[in-house]
Amino acid sequence: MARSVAVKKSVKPAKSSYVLDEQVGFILRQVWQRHSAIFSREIGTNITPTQWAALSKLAESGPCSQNQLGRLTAMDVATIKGVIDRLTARGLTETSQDPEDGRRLLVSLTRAGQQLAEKVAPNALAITRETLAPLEAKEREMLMALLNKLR
Amino acid sequence: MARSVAVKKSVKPAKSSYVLDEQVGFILRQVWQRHSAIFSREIGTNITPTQWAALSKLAESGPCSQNQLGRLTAMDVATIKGVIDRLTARGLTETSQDPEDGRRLLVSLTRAGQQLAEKVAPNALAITRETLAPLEAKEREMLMALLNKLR
DNA sequence: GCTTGCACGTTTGTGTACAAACGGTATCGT
DNA sequence: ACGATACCGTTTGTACACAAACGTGCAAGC
Repeated sequence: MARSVAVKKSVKPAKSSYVLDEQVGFILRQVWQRHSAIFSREIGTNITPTQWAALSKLAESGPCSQNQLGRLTAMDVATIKGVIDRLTARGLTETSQDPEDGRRLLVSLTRAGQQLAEKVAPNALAITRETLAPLEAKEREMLMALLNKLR
Repeated sequence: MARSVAVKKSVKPAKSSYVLDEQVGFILRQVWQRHSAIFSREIGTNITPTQWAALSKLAESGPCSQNQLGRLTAMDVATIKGVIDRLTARGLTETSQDPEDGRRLLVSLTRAGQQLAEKVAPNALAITRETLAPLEAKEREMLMALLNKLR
């Protein structure tokens, strides 16, 4: 007799059946992994994507409070603290008390941090390009538009 | 003589200008964050996306060696070890030596793990749907096709 | 036999990521 | 003035993610 599977030979291949490889979450994780690999290979410095987010955001919008910077770079308060601690330990950022608000810890780039940001920015752009390299121009545009709807 | 900076007063506000918010990597991280949040809210059990990947892959393709499972779920050998350790500690998976190859550690679902996988699969599908909810059907298809080119 | 090489799993160390709880500071309404 | 509320930063604990180094088992070649 027939096994219990595939009793029905419907037109569709199968029912709902959860297939890991077809789930967005799983694919997203892999795409992020690939991007991270490209990043650490091409960035030219011993710096992580997250650290670069903080650094480049500071370069882009100037000094701001630690938590604010966390919001701008999509990091948890605990996460941004660790990141800034490490960047500060490496002399790329520095912190000071906000004179106008005793709660805030102002974060700014040091000279070395500024120089690094300038030096590395072209690599970062190249990393974006390489990540998207498998796509045509039209596809890249499409992807960015779609991803933007999902953040 | 003049300082080297800002000698030119170009029309554009800045030069090549690296804008963090427009980089795929940054957006990918945020999309993944949003998905993770949906996941932990909707999965209905105290389980992570990564653990679910291992669990559902075991349910899908049956027992296999630890490293092999890691490959199937896009995890590092060190990562998959931790994941299996935790799943085993919770009685969802179990391990045994492969009798045919002294190196391999065979991983399989326990009964509890199987039951959990079955119980949770519908939620996992719902999570996929909710993650993609901001998109139209056509857009979802498009996105999946594009992401697939980038893994 | 034996060596070379590769696969398997483990351990250590660093770096996100987030929840939860804590104490301190500003602000606003009353 | 004051108390509720919200925001700021810190700490602790858990869980990925990956590099690097280690020891062991297997298989292919001479």
